[in-house]
Amino acid sequence: MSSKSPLYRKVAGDLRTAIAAGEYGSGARLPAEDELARRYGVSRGTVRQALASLRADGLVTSRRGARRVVLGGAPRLQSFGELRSFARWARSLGEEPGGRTVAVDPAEATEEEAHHLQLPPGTRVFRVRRVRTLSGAPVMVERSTYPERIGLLVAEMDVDEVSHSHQLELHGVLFTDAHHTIDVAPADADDAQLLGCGVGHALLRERRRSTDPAGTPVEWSEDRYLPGTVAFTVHNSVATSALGRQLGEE
Amino acid sequence: MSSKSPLYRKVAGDLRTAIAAGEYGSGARLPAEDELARRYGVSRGTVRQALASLRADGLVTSRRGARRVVLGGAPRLQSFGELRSFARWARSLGEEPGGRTVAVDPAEATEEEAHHLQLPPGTRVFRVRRVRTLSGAPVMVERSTYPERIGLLVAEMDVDEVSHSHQLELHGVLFTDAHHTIDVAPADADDAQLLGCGVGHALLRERRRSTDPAGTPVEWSEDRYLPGTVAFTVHNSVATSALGRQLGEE
DNA sequence: GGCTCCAAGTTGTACGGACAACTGTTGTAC
DNA sequence: GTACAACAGTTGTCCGTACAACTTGGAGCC
Repeated sequence: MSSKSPLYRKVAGDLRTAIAAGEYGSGARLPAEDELARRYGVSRGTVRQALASLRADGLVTSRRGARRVVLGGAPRLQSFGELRSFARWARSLGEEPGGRTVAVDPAEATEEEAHHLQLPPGTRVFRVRRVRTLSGAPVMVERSTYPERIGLLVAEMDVDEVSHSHQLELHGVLFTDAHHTIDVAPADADDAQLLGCGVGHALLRERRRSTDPAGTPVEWSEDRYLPGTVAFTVHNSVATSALGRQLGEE
Repeated sequence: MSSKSPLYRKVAGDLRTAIAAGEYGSGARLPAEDELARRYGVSRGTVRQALASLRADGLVTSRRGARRVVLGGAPRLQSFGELRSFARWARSLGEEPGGRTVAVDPAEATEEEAHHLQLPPGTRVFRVRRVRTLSGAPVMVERSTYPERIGLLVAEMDVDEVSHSHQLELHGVLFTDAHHTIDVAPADADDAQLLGCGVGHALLRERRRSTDPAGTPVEWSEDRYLPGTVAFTVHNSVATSALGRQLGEE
C-alpha cells in the first residue's frame, strides 16, 4: 500500500490512537519532541507539525519550558470530517443516518442568498430541502441553497441518497472551509410537520456557508435540529501570553 | 515600546489589518510567500507561520500550487477567540457589558462537577451564579463552579465586577483552553426570574470547561442565553479543525 | 521544614536549504 | 477553435541548526 500521506500525519495519527487507547492518561505528559523525533526517525520540525494538529483539536496543551500534557475529559471525535457530512458524523457515533429529499427547486437568488454565495442577486440557484434522521427518527430539517453548477448535480440524485457531500465529492466538488453560526429559532409550519413538533417550538439552528479549496462558495445552508438530539462541541485555545499584552500592545 | 512579540505575529497582524482595510478584497490573491518574506525581511518559515494563523481564523484559503485567496463575505465578528470572556467579547462588538453576582456558595463537588474539574468527588468548590447584561438588558445566566483556590479569589470580588476573568488574570490565573458544548435547554425557575422569561422557555445553552496552561481545570460553567441576543460563530477547515458535533446528553 | 538559586530539560522562534506536488498560463499541434 | 503539452510559479513537506524563553526538580542553605 503506497501511503501517500505525509510523515507528520502518520506521527499525529499514532499519537492520537495512543492517547485514545489510554497510553497517556488524562494529565499525563507526552514524550519530548526530541524523543519523538528519535523514535520515529524524523526531524523535530515534523514532530512539531504533528503536535500542532493535536493541539488544534484540543487533545494536548503546550507551553514553553514544559512537556505537553494530555487534556482529558471530553470525548474525542474526529472533528471536521464529521461536521462536513451529517452521514459521516452519524456513522462515526454508531448511529444509522437517513434522509429524504423533500424538495428541489430552481429559483432566483434572494439578496441574502446572493450575498452568501457571492453571486449577483437574481442568479439561478437551487434550493434543496431535506429531512435527516437518526435510526429512523427525524432530527433535523436542512434547507440548502446551491449555485446552479452544484444544484444540477444534487437535483439528479436519488431522493433517498444519504450523503450528498459524498456524491458531490465523486463529481470533484469539495467542501474544505465552512463558517457556522449557531443559535435558536422557532419552528415554522414546515419544520413542525417534518419534525413532528409544534409550530413555534424552539429548535437549535445552524447556518453554514461552505466553500471549496479555491474559496468559491458552494453551499449556503440552514439546519434546524430538534432539541436534545444533537449538541455542538467546540474547542478553542489562546495562542500565547495573555498576560504579556494587557499593557500597551496593539 | 519594546514589543517582545515574535516576528510572525507582527507579519500576521499586518496582513490581518490589510485584509480588514480592504487592501485585499474578497477573492483577491495574497502575495506569494517568497514575496512576503522579501518584503518583511524574514524567512519563508516565519511567513508561513503567520499565514497559518490567518488560515486558522478562516481569513484565507490555502492549497498547493495556487496563491492564497481571501475568504470574504463572512461577518467579522470575532469568533471563539473572544469567547473566553463575556466582557471582552461584548466590548469588541461595541456593546457595554454588565453583570451582577447573585450568589457565591461554597459547596462539595457533585459527581459531575468533580469529573469536569478532575477532582475527587466531595472536594470543596465554589458555585457562583451571575446575571450578565448587554447595555443594561439581562441576556444570560452564568452558573460557574470553581476549584477552591480560584473560588476564593472570585468570592472576594465586587458583586458588580464586570470581568471575573480579567481579575483572575491579575492574580496569575489564566484560561488558555476551553471546551464548549452548545445546545438548547429549558429555563428553570431561577432562569425565568433572572431573565424575565417564562419557566420552560427555550434558552441557548453553552457548557464550558476551561483549563490553565498546565492543563489543570479551573472552571466548569453553564451559561444560558435568551434566544435572539447572541449567536455562536465558528470557522473550520480541513487543516485547522476545531469543531465537532456530539450526540445527545451523557 | 522551608527557602533561594542553579542547572538541566523542554518548547518557542527563526534561519537556511532542498525537493515534491500541484495550478494556471502559455504555446503548440491538429 | 480545441485539445494537449510544456513551463514557470506557488505551496506543501522535510531536513538541519541555533538560540531564546520558560519550567521543573534538586542541591544547598538558613
